[in-house]
Amino acid sequence: MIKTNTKSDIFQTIKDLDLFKGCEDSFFQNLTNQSQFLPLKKNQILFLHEESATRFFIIKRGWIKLFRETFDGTQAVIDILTTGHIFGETAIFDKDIYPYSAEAAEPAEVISLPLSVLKSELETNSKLALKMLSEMAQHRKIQDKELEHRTIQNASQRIGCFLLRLTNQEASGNVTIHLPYDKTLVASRLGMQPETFSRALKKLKAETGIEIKGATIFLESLSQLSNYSCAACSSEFPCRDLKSGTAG
Amino acid sequence: MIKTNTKSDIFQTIKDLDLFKGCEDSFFQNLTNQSQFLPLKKNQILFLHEESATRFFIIKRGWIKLFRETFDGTQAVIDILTTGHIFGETAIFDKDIYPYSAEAAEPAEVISLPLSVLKSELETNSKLALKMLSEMAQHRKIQDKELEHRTIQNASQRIGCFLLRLTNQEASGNVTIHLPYDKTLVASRLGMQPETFSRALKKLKAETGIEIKGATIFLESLSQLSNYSCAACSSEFPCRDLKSGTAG
DNA sequence: CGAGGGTTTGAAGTGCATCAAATAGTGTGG
DNA sequence: CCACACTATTTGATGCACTTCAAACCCTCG
Repeated sequence: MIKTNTKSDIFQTIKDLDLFKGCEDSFFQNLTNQSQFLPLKKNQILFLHEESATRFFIIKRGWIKLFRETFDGTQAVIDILTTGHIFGETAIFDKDIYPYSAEAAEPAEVISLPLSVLKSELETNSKLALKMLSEMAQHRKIQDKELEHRTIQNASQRIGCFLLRLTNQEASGNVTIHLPYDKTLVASRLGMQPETFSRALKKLKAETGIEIKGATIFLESLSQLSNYSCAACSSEFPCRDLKSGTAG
Repeated sequence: MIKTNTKSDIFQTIKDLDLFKGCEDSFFQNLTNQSQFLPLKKNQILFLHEESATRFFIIKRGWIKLFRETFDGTQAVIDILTTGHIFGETAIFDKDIYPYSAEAAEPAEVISLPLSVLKSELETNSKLALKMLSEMAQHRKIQDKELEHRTIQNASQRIGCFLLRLTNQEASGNVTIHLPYDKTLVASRLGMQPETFSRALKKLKAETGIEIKGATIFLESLSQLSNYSCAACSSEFPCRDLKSGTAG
């Protein structure tokens, strides 16, 4: 068993990406040649909003927080991504400027790739362009729903909805959910304060009867949550499209 | 002077769209052949969320509200579009199902066009695909900011920001802004109640010294508003990319 | 075992929503 | 041109959800 972070490893990783399905090996080779493997410490900043961009990234391991912040330091979390997700690539369409900042929320590993290679591939490979277009449209719908949730759902419902989206949404009996990262971070991801998160989770427990032990949550069934959370949503429960995908 | 809503009129309208720049006349002809000109009364519904989609639309005149609603009737406004904007086209990427409902917010005129023609054109015309991809990425950034605003700005700041985006953001002296549609609708567009809008506008006046007369607002300068509103935003003032574009 | 970050709790304040009602504005038919 | 009906907007009173600030608690890890 070879187990290194070599170029061949990177080659394979990008080749396995859904977005790049059907691309030629020469494309993967070009990307790989100019690739870098980057281990990131917790809270390490990868790039900043409005910085000039030459590279995009693929997450190999860990969680990456995308965010923007105001002059006084208040920040808005845009998305939190993990293994297999791509980010920073939309700079191509915005004068090569990153539209957000990126930071490791946990120790993480990412692969850094040249935007230029992706850009030229897009211009000649229409299948890739279509695939990317499709993913982008998908993501747009997700964002619409995100905004809807902020408008319609209260804090507890948003947490319930978040938990449901961590599951495969098809289990019929007991389900155990483990929060993927710090509660504080989940809170910011859902647009609320840590204190609010703590209290709202408690309220969710009171309303639905779920069990909470630290970062682990036990459900008797998914409907226990969906009855409560999905009442304030335009979609019916199994809403599988809401998985946060590539966030660009 | 010919002044009819004939097919040749439609042909010219779609030919002038930025999105379709560089497309062949045969494409425009195909679209036009299967086009329909639709006058809409106020509050007339064009299509509903999750309905099966065969057509997309271009606004000729008036305002169209895109929204989603929950079972109990609460609705979340996604966007409000006007002349030149395209909507409903993203159904292509989502199993031919509309991702939102559309309704005329004012008396309006739209052109209805077949999705099938657009779909097949996309598959062969990579320039169009790239252009669409680029617009989609742009829109994504706009949505990110929208969410940021909901998170960081208070009601008054959101109104100020909205007003600024109605201007060309470059005027140096006095500016007169006219609200494009009902205050109630602006309120829902900004995710607040009509009562809150009314009070928040008053507060905005108190904070910035703007003048308000019905649906018309007078500024001495843009900075009068931007100093107040843009303080709670990650972008510096002239933020021209924030014009709501095609909302898909 | 002690330091430090993450999490919870408490108390108090703020902003927005809600409900109810008054007022302004618009278009209609007489 | 006016009176009426209807809708949009404003205002008032009150309640609730979330935030803020402060402090305690807990957990993990050196």
